Amino acid sequence: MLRNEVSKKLGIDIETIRFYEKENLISKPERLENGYRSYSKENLVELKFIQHCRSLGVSIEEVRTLKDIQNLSTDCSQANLIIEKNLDLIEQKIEDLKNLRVQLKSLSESCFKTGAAKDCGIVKSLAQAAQGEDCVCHS
Amino acid sequence: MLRNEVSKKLGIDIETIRFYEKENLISKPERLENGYRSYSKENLVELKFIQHCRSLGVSIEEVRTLKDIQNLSTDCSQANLIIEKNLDLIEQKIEDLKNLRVQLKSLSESCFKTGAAKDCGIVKSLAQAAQGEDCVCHS
DNA sequence: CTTTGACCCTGTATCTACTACAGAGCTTAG
DNA sequence: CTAAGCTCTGTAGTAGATACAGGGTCAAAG
Ligand SMILES: [Zn+2]
Ligand SMILES: [Zn+2]
Ligand SMILES: [Zn+2]
Ligand SMILES: [Zn+2]
Repeated sequence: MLRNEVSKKLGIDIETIRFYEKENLISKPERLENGYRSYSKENLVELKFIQHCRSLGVSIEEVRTLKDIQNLSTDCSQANLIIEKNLDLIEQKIEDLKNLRVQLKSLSESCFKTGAAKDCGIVKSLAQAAQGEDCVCHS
Repeated sequence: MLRNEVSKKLGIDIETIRFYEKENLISKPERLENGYRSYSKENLVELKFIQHCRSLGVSIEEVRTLKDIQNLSTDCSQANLIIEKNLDLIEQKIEDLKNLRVQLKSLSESCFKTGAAKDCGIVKSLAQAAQGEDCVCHS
């Protein structure tokens, strides 16, 4: 299978596939006589593995570890650790984003859409915060 | 004020301050005879402005725009647009992360901590998904 | 037979927002 | 005088792609 076909089939960008190869995340595909890469079924499985992990927010380095576990390890503790770590990370991110949302909403609501910058709560709050004064977003 | 003092006072890393200067986000600080930067009160306000915006998740480019609005514009519509855009983006991110959380939880719960990789739901699901089969996280 | 268009190749640059040096000079305390 | 602790500049690295430039190859159409 040529890379364009693989790309379309899996929905992974051509350059991304090349990137994964450069990172040694997949075994090097065979080459045809003309030098073109020919992706094997195994290559496709490897690519899907990465794609699936990435869709779960697992980092490239962690994908590497998970691959090794599949191939070498008889023990799943490290895999479990990766999932738990990412779970914690995501909980934290959600919390942070929720706080951010509250702040941005306050700002948003302080703009009365009159159009005049000097009456705008957003513009005002940003200027005030820069002076060390109060702002609607951090109160 | 020398950069170390500024850094400590505002809680912005020294290198980050230099980075903001290189990006022309602050006006160039005066130099002492020995070439050392001397940060003015205005510099501090500029830095706080950036810090405050960044804490709201506003990008460097958007900070630039917001700065221009403060200085030039009589109209707040662009500022409002930036806030709204970020709000939408954050809502989307929260949604995505919540979905991710569900998926990772499913995975996490499928690991029975026996320690054996071949009994581990995580290891299994990752392998199965790579083969195009079902996984606990995407069901 | 040639040309056109769609592929493929490699290598390198770009993106965001920092962060981390290396190698040098200045300043101040002991 | 020396050593610690600042400061300076320039450059490289981070994650995970993404986007070329400049070239080769291949199949079909004219
Ligand atoms: Zn407004
Ligand atoms: Zn605020
Ligand atoms: Zn397990
Ligand atoms: Zn899954």
